[in-house]
Amino acid sequence: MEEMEVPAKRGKREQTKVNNRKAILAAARSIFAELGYGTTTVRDIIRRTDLASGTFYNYFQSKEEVFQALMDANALEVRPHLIETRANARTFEDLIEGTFRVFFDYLARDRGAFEVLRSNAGAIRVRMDTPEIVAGFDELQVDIEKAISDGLLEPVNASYLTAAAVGMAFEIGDRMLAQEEADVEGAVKFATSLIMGGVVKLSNPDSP
Amino acid sequence: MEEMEVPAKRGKREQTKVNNRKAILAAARSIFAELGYGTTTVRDIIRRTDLASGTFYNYFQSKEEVFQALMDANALEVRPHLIETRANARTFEDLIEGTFRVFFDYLARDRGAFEVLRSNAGAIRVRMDTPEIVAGFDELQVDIEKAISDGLLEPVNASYLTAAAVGMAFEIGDRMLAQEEADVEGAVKFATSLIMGGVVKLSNPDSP
DNA sequence: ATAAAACTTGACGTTCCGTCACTTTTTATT
DNA sequence: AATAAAAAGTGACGGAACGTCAAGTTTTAT
Repeated sequence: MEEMEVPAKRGKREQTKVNNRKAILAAARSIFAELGYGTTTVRDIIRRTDLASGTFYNYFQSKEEVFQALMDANALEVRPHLIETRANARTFEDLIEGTFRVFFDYLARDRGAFEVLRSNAGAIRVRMDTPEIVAGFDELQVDIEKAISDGLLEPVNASYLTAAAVGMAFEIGDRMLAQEEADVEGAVKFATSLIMGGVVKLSNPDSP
Repeated sequence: MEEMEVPAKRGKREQTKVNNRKAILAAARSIFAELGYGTTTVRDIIRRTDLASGTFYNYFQSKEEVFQALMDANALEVRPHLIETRANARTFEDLIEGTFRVFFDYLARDRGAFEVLRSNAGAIRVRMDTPEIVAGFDELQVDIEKAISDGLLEPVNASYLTAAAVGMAFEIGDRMLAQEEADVEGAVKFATSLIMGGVVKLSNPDSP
């Protein structure tokens, strides 16, 4: 019996191209998580595949570009869920809570995906704001602005509020992952309460 | 008349050692800000001094170590002010507001110092949690815990609250620096209100 | 003044980079 | 099925940056 092959809908060429790209990304993800971004080399990545060094450059220009592709892949995976969650939100609290839950949930489920930007013992922590990721931040900001104009939220500085939510998400997410059993619900509740209480105070500075 | 020299308190040797170290750090700071961390090389750094390449390695093992030294220098500069400010705080709000003000003030005053970890259009953002910096975070957490045990603050998860404050500080600070005229006071008020309102909500989940 | 110690220097072997002429594989054509 | 054209893969190669070290220079100690 012949080797069973994937149907190869549109040519063998296209198929291997997709496979090679995936292989490089997978290798990169594992080696970045292992050695950290700074110390891994393009050769380290390619050595984890059965491709030649030259082939790497048919797919990416540099390790920086592979890293960007990995981050974009993360963003592409989460963004639709974030968008959908917020689209269904009927209150500002739904919006914020949903955002944190989707994000923390993804972190906990797919630890490896974000392992790269966790701080490896006194080593360098690296983060890249790719167009996809920036777009995700912008969407949050737009949704916050919309919540304000819809009257779900008192007027506040949406840029700073977005920044605050993003900073909290990454930093609290990091601490959440530091424990072996990630307490997603606890992190969601904490972050949400902080923001929700915060906006009350922001729009009403003389409360308790 | 002889060339005027610095008193050289303790030998010429020690003096040049200090000078060379400073020269390397200054060169590194400027070149990192210019090229970003990823693309600068040890040679780029040493080329900005009048030292030879080999000399670099008498002072640092790698560019990573220079970077760490720069971050440590930042932390060493801010930490005393943070500590003093919080020591004088009589309320939890004083504590938080003082922390943000000292931090944002330092960012605005010494832009260059933190320029490296600002996001340069699609480039990699790098952050290093050096022992000095981690110590700074820990001090904040300890002070928060102390505020709780002193009854200035209802019991909350101090680790997450610290993470939230740190994340907000970096991310809001980044947006603050994005404007050419840094609005320190606005950023302080915003971040402080968010935290203060947040802790009210955290310890009293059924408020507004 | 002289010797020892400390530090600086740049040339050297090594590793990784990015490219390119060549080979292999796939697709299109007859 | 055979053959030509196109596409993609390969690894050797020159170049750049690395980290080291033997030799040279400056400072300190005697």
